[in-house]
Amino acid sequence: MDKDKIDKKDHILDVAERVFSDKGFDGASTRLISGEAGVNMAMLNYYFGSKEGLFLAIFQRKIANFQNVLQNLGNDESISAWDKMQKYVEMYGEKVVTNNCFQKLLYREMGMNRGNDLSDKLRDLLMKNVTELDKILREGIANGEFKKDIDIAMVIATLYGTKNYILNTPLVASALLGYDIQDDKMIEEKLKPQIKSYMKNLLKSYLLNDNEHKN
Amino acid sequence: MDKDKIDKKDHILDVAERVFSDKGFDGASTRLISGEAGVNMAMLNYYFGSKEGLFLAIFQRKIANFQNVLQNLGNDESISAWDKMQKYVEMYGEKVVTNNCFQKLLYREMGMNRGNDLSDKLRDLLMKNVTELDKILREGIANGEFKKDIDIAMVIATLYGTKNYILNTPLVASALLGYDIQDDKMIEEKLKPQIKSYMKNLLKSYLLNDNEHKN
DNA sequence: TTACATTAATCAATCGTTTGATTAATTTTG
DNA sequence: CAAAATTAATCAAACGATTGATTAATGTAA
Repeated sequence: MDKDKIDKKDHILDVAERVFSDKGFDGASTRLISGEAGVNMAMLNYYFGSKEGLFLAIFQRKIANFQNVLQNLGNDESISAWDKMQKYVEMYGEKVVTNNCFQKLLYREMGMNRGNDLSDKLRDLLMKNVTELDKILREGIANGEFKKDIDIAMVIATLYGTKNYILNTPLVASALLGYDIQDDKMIEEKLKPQIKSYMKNLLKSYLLNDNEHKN
Repeated sequence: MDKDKIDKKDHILDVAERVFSDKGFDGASTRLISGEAGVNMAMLNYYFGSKEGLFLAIFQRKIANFQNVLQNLGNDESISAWDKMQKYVEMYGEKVVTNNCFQKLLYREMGMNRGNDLSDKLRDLLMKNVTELDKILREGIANGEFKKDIDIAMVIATLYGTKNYILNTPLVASALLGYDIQDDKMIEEKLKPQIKSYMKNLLKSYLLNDNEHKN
């Protein structure tokens, strides 16, 4: 059936996403991926053409989901820039666990110096989110909600960087936070609330003008 | 001469550090490393035993330098906790460029799920720095310099995370900041001052009590 | 049958490592 | 000091293993 084919491709992508995020692109062999997915090795090339094709397919599958979520938030004119930032932090905190493997994979491969144009494609994907955040921050400055001298680029780096640090160094982060952030229960009960709460407080104290300190 | 032997091993480590940080552990072949270092392939095993031995040697070489720098700062009782944080940010900003490759390498491999105990060794190395920062922050809270409700662990994650984000995603960070952060001149003239200035302001607004807002 | 799906077997290339031989440097001995 | 002996450094070549990819054969469903 057509349904089965799609489901099987999706299953392969799910497994590949996890294995790639564990081992990295070079460390994950096609044999291991096909083995864990329970399919013949040749099926990877049959469906995705090559190992790199499989790798790219993982990202292309995510693009559709990323596209409009942030844009809808950014274009909403009914709420303040600060409310948008708070809403963003909420979504952002939820995604910490949802797209765990993918985030890890994305940012690890971004730092690689491969000859490919893969890095450029990943950069374009990431810049979509960055641009929306940039727009919200500029809006907040323009209408006087935020301080005039905030460093927009660095704030965005802090937002993504803090999350990535925790996700990409689970051993250090667990020791630092005092609980196992690889445990789903701990993520749900402790990590997500802590990240959201901290990031809101951090942004509040850095972004907002002093006369709006209560919220 | 003895001098030459040491220099050659150091030279191999320098090259390996760069190549590993570009390609990752799996992506960097011993042939490429030995080729770029201008030595015979067998010399890597002759000096370091194995590829993993070479990899570990890169980190072990750095440990000695890391060890006492932060500890001296932390144990200094003549300056305030906030001054220590400022000094730390200064050092931290300088290292952005100095240990560029190393930082990149360290944090990329930390996220890998290899069977080895390599991850544990790297975690222990990283935790040394983390612990010193933790001590300074606790001191600041205890003596009333910092707010009582700050999230120490998350502040540390922000400090390291922001820097790592910029280092590990140079393409995105360059587009975000508006200049090429892979250009040494730009790093010196723009990136380093910007990171230091931003991080001090960010920490000041989050850590310090309101009555100490001027500094 | 025809077109697609799946498999096992196989390919050339590359991997990290090891080998045996050779050269350079150092130490020992006379 | 000089010759001999020993150690260290370096090299080209090859090893077995694994890689991503391909092939040819078989299975399956319309």
